[in-house]
Amino acid sequence: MPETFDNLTIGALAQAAGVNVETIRFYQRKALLPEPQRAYGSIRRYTAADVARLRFVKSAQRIGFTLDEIAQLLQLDDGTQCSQARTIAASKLADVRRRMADLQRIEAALAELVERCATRRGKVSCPVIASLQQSASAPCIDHWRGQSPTPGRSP
Amino acid sequence: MPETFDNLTIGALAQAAGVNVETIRFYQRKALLPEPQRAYGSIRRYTAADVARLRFVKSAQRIGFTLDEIAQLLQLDDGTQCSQARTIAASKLADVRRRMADLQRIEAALAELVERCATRRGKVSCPVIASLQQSASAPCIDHWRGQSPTPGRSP
DNA sequence: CTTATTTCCGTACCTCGGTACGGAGTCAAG
DNA sequence: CTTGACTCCGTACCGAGGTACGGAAATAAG
Repeated sequence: MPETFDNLTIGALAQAAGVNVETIRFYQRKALLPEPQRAYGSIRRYTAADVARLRFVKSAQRIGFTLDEIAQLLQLDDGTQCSQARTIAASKLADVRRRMADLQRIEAALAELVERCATRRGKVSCPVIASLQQSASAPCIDHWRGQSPTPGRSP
Repeated sequence: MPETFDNLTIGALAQAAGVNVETIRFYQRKALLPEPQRAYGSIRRYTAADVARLRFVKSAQRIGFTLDEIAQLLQLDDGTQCSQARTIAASKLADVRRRMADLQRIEAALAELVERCATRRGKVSCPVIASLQQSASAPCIDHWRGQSPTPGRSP
């Protein structure tokens, strides 16, 4: 059987998507990838859609989604009942937006550092941590300035 | 000794940052958090800066950085030689921007789905996968039909 | 002081996301 | 029809990122 773009062996799929063959089998067990139909006793064949799906999984991983979360996203792509889809999508969207905000703040901090580094020499420091302080979905601590950072203590 | 905002026990720190005590000890071993100085035989005391640092680690994790990468980012915060800082920062910045692009595409797809779901009933599908097609930073597939001994690798 | 919490530390263990292995089956070329 | 590459499948193992445990020491509270 000839191997075309829509008739890939598992090895070709792996190469096209830049993953390991074993990873594909692993994803199938996890139902992230459908097990393709195959004429009996024969080997699996894949299509360009599978390549896209695999790449999607990898992109989603890069931005911090777990495989379980990615499975949920893929369900949306596969078509789901509206009511359910809306719930999942809305929650993922909130998620995505939180991540974006974090990313943007880190981006700004890094961009500024690169800028400063281009013109200075010696030591520089980058307030990456401070950049995330606004996000602080946590109790805002403001005016403690109480004591020095060196607590003395004797045994 | 009184426990103020700048004189936290490990338990208080853990609670303030929303992590497990063991996680703090684990991060110290990994040098993501400094081991605080302590008068001998005594227990560790932490400050608000440590809370911030811990929260930063958690935010960075959510957007897909590994602990090793986060350690690099923290180095920038701690002050580094300009030349070195610039290299790290520039590479992280490129990184961050790639992630942003992925996130934005997913965001758009999800937002559209939520929208559609608000007005329709029955089945819907969301082109989350398609949303990432532009990103295709992947190798062009052209020449397979021949062979290729080793599949791709990228941990 | 006594007692009850915490902390400290090392070590063992857990989940997630894969990788590696090995023996049997499939397939295309010669 | 053989040969060699590729596929299939189960199972074992791996590194990252923690968590849990348990005994000894430090602290806080009464």
